[in-house]
Amino acid sequence: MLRAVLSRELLRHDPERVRAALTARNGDPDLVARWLALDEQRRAAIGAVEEKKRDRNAASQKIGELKRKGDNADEAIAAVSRLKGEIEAEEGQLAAVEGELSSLELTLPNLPHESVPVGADESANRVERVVGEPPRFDFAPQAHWDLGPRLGILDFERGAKLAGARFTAYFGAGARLERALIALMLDLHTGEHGYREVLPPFMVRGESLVGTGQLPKFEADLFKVEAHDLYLVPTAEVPLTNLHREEVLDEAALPVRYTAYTPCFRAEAGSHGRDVRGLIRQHQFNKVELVQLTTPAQSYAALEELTGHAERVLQVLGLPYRVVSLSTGDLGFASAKTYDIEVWLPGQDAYREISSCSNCEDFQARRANLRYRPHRPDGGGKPALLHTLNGSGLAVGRTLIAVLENCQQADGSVLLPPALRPYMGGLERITAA
RNA sequence: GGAGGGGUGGCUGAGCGGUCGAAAGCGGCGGUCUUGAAAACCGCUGGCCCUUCACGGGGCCCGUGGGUUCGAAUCCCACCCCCUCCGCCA
Repeated sequence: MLRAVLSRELLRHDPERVRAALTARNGDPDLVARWLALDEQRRAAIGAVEEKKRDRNAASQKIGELKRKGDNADEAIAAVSRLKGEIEAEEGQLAAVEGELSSLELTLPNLPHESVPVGADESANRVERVVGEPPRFDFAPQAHWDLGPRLGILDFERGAKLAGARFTAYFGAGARLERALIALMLDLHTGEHGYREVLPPFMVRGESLVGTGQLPKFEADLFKVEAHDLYLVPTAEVPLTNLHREEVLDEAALPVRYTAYTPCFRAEAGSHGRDVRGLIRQHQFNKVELVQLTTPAQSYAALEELTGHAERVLQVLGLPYRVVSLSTGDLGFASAKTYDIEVWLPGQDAYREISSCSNCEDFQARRANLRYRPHRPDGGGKPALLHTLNGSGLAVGRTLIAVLENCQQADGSVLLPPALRPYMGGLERITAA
């Protein structure tokens, strides 16, 4: 099936806007001209084929009538046969054009929202707010890659022994802390923020990844189980957003709010040499995800709300952070607007991304055919595309890093935030085993 | 892994290869009736694409993709999904 990625209406009627958006995103603006040419070819081909089909259908019907009356239909049959050959040839051409068009469309990124700061990269990101104060230490704070092994709760060597670089084994209070964080986040989002908890498959088919935008362009970032033609999920955004693929939801059911814990698997292609130490960049990490499906009118309010839900986790844990609005050049492929939440990490002396909250508008909805039926007094209302939003709430491994580094004490122990203690069986402090 | 059964419109469920995008029922919407509601009766009630200022016209869709045929929901092939039984298994 041919599926547009950006709205074809928009491409046809306001190509300048798309060209400008592509430029702002460091994309190739010439793709718009190519698209317009292919679209023109496609429509011409459709017109030609359908005209012949109309003739063929009329003629075929006549054959039925002749035969029913017992008349000779040989002549009519011969005529239809000729048409058939022509139709097949033209359909072949049409299919070729459509194939080209849709491969091009699948590589076009979403258009940035007008409120997104324009810039080539992360240096143009806009800091929206800074919350909490970085802790002051009267000793030199350790990075988690020193702290964790000293406490006996993180083992990078043995993780590598099992699976190679970028895999880690957690022990004792470290393993439990990861589990505690997952439980705390899920409880918060289900109990206070109105999300429904989902436990989705951790592997998905290619269609789902096309739906959310990882495929076909970013295959290299994914782990694939080749023998079974399945991919490990790079984020719960994929299964959650695809749950209602090919469905038409009732407007009364909106907004749909889902939260899920899943491990995430990323090949981290092209990031060799970056964040090689510690837990920051792993091939496998845990994440609690937030997803919302909303009407177009609600989606930007929902983005603010969803970002607030993710922030709430850091507030409950007492961790300092800031929120930045990503610039056009730093925006993800599917996103129209993204807030990154960056937590303060004393071991790096920097704010680091711990959550990314995006409004994809109808970009994923168009790929995944996610629709709703608008409520109207007369009961009518054509199905319309939903808006999809997703955000980490939060990346669990990085939250564990933030707890270790921000709550470390002079003696090398970690004083746990009070909100976490019930989830740790009452444990107040992690000390060397 | 082996054997069998099945996927039709929002739902249930018919459908000798030709006027079937598809009977019927349910549901939904509108109307008649009613003070109002229910009941009864009447009418309407899928999606995508192309074209048109519009009215309208056309093409495609009966799990998906191919094939046979002048013509396929109906026949053939492959795949996907669901169900039953056997095997295996946390």
